[in-house]
Amino acid sequence: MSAKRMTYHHGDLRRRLIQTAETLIAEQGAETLSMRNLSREIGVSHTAAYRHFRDKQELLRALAQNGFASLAERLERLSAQWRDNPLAHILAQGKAYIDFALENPSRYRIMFGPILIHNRIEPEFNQAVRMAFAPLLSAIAQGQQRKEIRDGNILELASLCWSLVHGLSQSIIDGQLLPVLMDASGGLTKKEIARLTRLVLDTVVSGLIPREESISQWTALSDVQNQTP
Amino acid sequence: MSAKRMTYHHGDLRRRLIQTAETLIAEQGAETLSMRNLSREIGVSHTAAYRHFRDKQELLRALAQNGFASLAERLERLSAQWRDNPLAHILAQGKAYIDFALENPSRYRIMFGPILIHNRIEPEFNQAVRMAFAPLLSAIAQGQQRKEIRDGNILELASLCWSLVHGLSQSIIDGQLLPVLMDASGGLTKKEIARLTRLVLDTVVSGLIPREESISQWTALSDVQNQTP
DNA sequence: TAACTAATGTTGACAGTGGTAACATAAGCG
DNA sequence: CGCTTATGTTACCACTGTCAACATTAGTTA
Repeated sequence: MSAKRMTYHHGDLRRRLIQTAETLIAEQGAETLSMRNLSREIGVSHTAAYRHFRDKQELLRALAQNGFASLAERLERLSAQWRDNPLAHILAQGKAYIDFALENPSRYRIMFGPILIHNRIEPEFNQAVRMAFAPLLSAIAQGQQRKEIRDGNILELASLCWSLVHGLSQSIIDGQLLPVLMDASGGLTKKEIARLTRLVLDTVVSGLIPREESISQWTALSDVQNQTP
Repeated sequence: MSAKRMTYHHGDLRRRLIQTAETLIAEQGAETLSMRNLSREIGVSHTAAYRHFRDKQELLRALAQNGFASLAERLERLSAQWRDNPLAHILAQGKAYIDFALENPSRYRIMFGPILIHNRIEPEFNQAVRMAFAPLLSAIAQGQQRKEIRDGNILELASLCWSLVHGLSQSIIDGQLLPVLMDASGGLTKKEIARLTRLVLDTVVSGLIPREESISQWTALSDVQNQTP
């Protein structure tokens, strides 16, 4: 503890709250995080945080926003080295995304978990989300220009990529589906994760490249499925 | 209120708790569900539930298990009519799965949400999960036998399907990604949902059918991605 | 039928939580 | 200096999950 914290006014509390909350969450998960808990850890009264965040929700939103910023930075770092190969760029982003999720599971859960539901979300927050997905969107656009990626709404194609990569991440992180189906009650091995990642990224590609006849014959079928509610 | 509830012993409390919890969750979401809340609704003391569930977690687990059973029943219903067309069968299951999620968002969140983390899960529960995914697994196996589905570990292919379909469901339910990227702050329209569903189901197919040359050339690339940590 | 046991429901307490209101201290600024 | 505003504290409220002790009933057995 440095001596400069003995003053009445903390001076840096907002940043400190976010930072401490992040380490607490990384260590013990998000469930046990409480305002009082957090304030106690910092050594400040249990309502001090309310001078900086309207609610707990707003604190969590700030954490999520931070997470998106950090993810954005990570993904943006890839853009330079894959500038001339959009499909490979997208794969690299997928890999980086999954890595991010596996390295920061609790953080990831806050970003995409149901915590932020029923919460009109600030423009700042939405902006952070958009920044995180900008590299994917531009890679798709670039791929379409080069005819390496099929035509179609970019946002839809992007959310297709995200669904795949998010589904895998969440499944591994929360040990929800796969470990149950397989009998890996202790989570998956690195080898299994690597195999699944490859499979998912393969599928991202086959979902993005221009369609073959052998695929198109099936789309009519999925059409039928869509029209029978 | 029927008069038969005036006795000291309720006689049917466990079922009643689960059932009431489900309607409460469907109406107000899972966040506001509390043991006391629930007991009050039924008209019973706030600790009565603890004679039937060790803790709240166990109640939630029972709800999730119920959800899986209900999902299983829904998916199983499809098996008869698609017995001779495994790929179409899988598409039908995907559609039914998404419908299930969209019709019961809160329930779906409990089934796959982070609530059940850090919780050694009962064999009964795992069994329910397996039952829900049995139709998918057997359809994949059947498709492989007929050479309509590519070779590969069935569980891996199944989780590929699940990732896609789950990612879409969650995205729509929680309004997390898509509505932010698009500017649909009020959620997606039915038309948009239908388009996305079709896209996702298309991709399920292209992820399952035997590979074309044009796809295989990319798999080496995703290999490279996997091996650079 | 009477008595004993197990199952089920109730009461009352405890610590912990998010949040508000009233107050205290300090920083910034004229 | 004195005023305003930002920031932090204290005391309180209603609420939550859970436990221990007690009450009531159902089921079983002598």
